[in-house]
Amino acid sequence: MPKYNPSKIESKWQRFWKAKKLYFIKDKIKDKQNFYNLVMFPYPSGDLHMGHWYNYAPADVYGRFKRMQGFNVMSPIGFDAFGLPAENAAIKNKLDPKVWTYGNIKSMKRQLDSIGAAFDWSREIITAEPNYYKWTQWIFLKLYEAGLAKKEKVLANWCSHCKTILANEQVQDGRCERCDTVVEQKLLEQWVFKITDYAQKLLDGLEKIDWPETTKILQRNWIGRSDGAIIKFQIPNSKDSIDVFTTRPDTIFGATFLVLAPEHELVKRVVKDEQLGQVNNYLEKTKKKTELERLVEVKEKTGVFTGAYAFNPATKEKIPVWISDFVLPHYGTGAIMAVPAHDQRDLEFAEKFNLPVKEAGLDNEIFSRLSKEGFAERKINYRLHDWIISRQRYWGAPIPMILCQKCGWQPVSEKDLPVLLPKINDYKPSSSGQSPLAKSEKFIKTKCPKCFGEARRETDTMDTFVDSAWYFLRYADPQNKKEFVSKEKLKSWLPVSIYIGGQEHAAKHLLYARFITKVLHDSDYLHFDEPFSSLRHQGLILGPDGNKMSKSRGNVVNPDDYVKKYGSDTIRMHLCFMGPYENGGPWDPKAIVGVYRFLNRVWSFANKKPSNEKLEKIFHKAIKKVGEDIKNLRFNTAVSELMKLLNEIEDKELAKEQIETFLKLMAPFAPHLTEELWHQLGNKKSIHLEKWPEYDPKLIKEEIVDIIIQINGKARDIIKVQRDLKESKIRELVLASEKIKIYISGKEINRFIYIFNKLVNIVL
RNA sequence: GCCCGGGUGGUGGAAUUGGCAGACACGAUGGACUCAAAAUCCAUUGACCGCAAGGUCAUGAGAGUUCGACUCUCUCCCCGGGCACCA
Repeated sequence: MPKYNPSKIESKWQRFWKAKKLYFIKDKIKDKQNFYNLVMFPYPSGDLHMGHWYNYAPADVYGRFKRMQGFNVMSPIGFDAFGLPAENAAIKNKLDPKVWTYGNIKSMKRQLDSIGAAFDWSREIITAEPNYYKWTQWIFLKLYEAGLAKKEKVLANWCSHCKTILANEQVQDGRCERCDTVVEQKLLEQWVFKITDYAQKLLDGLEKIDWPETTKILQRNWIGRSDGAIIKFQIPNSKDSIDVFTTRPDTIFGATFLVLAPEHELVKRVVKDEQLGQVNNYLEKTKKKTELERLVEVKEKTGVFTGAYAFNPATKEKIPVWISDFVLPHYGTGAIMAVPAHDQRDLEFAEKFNLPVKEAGLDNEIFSRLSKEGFAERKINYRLHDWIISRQRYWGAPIPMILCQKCGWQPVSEKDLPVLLPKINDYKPSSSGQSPLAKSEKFIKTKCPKCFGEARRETDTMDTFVDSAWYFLRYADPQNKKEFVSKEKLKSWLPVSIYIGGQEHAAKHLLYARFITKVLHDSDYLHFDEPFSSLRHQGLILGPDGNKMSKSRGNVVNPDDYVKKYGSDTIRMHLCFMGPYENGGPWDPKAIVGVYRFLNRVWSFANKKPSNEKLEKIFHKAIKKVGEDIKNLRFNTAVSELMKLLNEIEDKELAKEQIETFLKLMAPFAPHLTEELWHQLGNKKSIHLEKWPEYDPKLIKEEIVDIIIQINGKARDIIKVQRDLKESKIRELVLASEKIKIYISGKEINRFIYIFNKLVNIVL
C-alpha cells in the first residue's frame, strides 16, 4: 500500500474534474431543483489568506452535500476588481491599476483552485470588465429614471488622505475605514442613491428572510427608524416658524427652549442684531470644529443665544432660541425642542447656560390637540443617510452622466454603454476633489444626448459597493450582451438559496444589495425583492496571536504553506472541525495535525481488503448525524461524528459497500482523498456524482436502552433494559439493583420519577 | 450610555434543547517500536480525598424555579461586536 500523498492525488483529481467539466453547471436539469450556493467574492488583493478559505471551504462542503442530495448546485466565483488599493499600488509602482489587478487575479485563481472547491469558473465575473460594468452603469440609469439617483449638494465625509468622498457606511468612529484618517465634512455636489426612500421597505423585508437575527438587528439599528412628531414653534411678529422633530410630544410642557443646528437655514433670519456678533463668532468656530472635533469630541456643550424667541404651542409661553452644534443638521429638522427635565443632553445644555429646567406633567392627549390646531403632525425619521456613490478616484466604473450647458444633466443613452474607463497617465487623486479623469479632455468632451451640442462627462466614478450590489444576479447569465440577466435565467437561479460570508458586511454590502434588488424589483426587472433568501456568517479567523490578521502585525496565515505540508483536504476538514462555523477564532498551527492523522487513518482503512461484514446500526446513526449537521452548517460536529465512526470501524474489515458509504460521507469534506479511494475501489465515475447515503430510522432505534438511576438528583447507577418498558416494570428492575438497594435501605421513597427510556429519579 | 453575542478542563470545543458535564480533537505524561530521532501504536489525562471500591467539588459570581439546571428567571462581574449628542 502506497502512503497517503495529498499533493499528488489533489492535483491529479483537480485536473480530472476540470477535464470532465464536473462543476460547469447547466441552467436546467430535468427533475432536479436548482440550488444557488453563493459565497462573497474576493477583492483581488493578491493573496488568499486563511480567512478566505474559512469562507469558501465549508461553503463548498455545504454545496457538495446539497449536490449529493440531488440538487443542481451552482457555486460561482469572481472578483470584486475595482477599488482603491489597485490605484494606490499602481501609483506607487507606476503601473496601470488594471495590470496590478489582473496580475493579482491570476495568482489568486491558482490559490482558489487549490481549495478544491466546486466553483463554476464558466460563470466567472470580474467587475472591472467593460462587459460587466456596462450593466453597473445601466443600473445607475435605472435608478436615475426612477428618480433615485440624483446629484445633490450634501454634507459628505471627505477623506483627505484617500482624497475622495465616502459613504456614511464607510466611516468608522469618524475615521476612514481604509486609512484611518479622520474624515472632514464637506458640502459638495455628489451623486447619491436615495436609499432613504427605501428605509421602510428595507425594514419590512427583514421580516421574511432567513438571516441571523443579530444581522437583522444590526440592519434595523443602522436604518434607525424612530416614530415621532413635527411640532411648529411660531416666532412672534414673523411668518417664520421653527419645526422640531421629537419622539416625545407628550413632554412639550417641559420644553423651555429651542436649539437650532448651526447649519439650520433659519439661523440667519431669526438672529437679532445685538446677538449677531456673538452668533457669527460661534458659527465660525463650529465650522472649523465640525471638521474634527464635532464628531470626535462630544463631552462639552457649546452654544449661543440668537436673541430670538418662539411660542411653545402647548403653553403659549415665549421660549428662547439657541444655536448649538449638538443638534445635527441632517437628522430630523435640524432643530429640537429642549426638555431638560427629560433629556440628559438638554439638561447639560441648560445647566451650562443657566436656562430654566421645568418638570413637565406628561400629557398623552397633547399631540391630538396640537395637530387639530395645526401645530403638530406625525413623522417618522430614519437614521439612515442617502448613499453617496460618487468617488473622486480613477479605478471604478464611470458614472454615465453628461452635463450640457443648455440641457443640464443628461443620462448617457443605453445604446452608448458602456462608458469606457479610459487609459490615462496620471492616476493621482487631487486635493481639489476632482477625479483623475477630470484631466483627460478626450474623455470629458462629448455631445449632449438631447441637443447634440458640446457637453462634458461626469468624471467621478462609482463606489465599488455599487459593483458588488448586483454581482450575484450576473452569475446567472454572465455572458449576456443584451440584458443584465435574462428573465429566464433569473427565474432559474434567483433569489440566492444560501449566501455565506462575513458579518462585517452587514450594514454595507448586504444593505446595498437589498436596496438595489428592491429598486430593480419595483421597476419590474426582478420577480423577487429580497436577494438572499438565507444568509449565514462564518466567524473571523484570527492570527495565532489572537489578533486580527494583518501584514503589519506579521500574523497572516498563508494557506499555501499548509497545502504543501498537509494538502487541501486536511485544511478544509480542519477548518470545519475547529469549532462552530460562526465563531472563528485564532489559528492554532499545531491543532491541524489531528485531521491529518485522521485522513491518514482513513487512507489505511479504505485500503484494507473488504469482507462481508456489515455494521448497520452505527452506520445509519452516522449517516443521520452527519447529514443533519451539514444541513445546519454544524461542520465541527459532523467531522467529529466521522472520527467517531472511524474509531469504531477502523479495526474491522467491512463490506465494500460500507467502505463506499463511509467515503461518500467524507466526500464533501475531503473531495480529493475520497475521489482517489473511490476509484481505487474500482469505480469509474466521480464520487461527487453519487447520491448521499440514506438511513433507515428503524435501524437507528436501540433495542436496549440505558436507564440512568438517580437518587435525589445524583446519578448512582445505570441499567440496561429493553426499550419502551412500562413504569411498573422499570420500578421493579430499579429497586432490584444492588447499588440502589444500599442507598434506599431503611429510607422511605417520596417520589419515583420515570422519564421514558431515559432516566429514573428516586426522591428520598 | 444604548443594542446584540459570549463566558464549560492546560487548549479548540461537545452535551439529543431541562436528564450520566467534558464527546471528538490538540497538548501533556508514561510505555512499545528504533542504535537514535521523527512518524506510528498503546495507556493515563477536570480538581481534590482514597491503596482500592468509591466519594466530594466543579460549566464567570450570587440568588431563584425544578425531583433534576451548562441549559429557564433575576442581579452582578468580565470579554467580543455594533451604534453613539439621532432629539
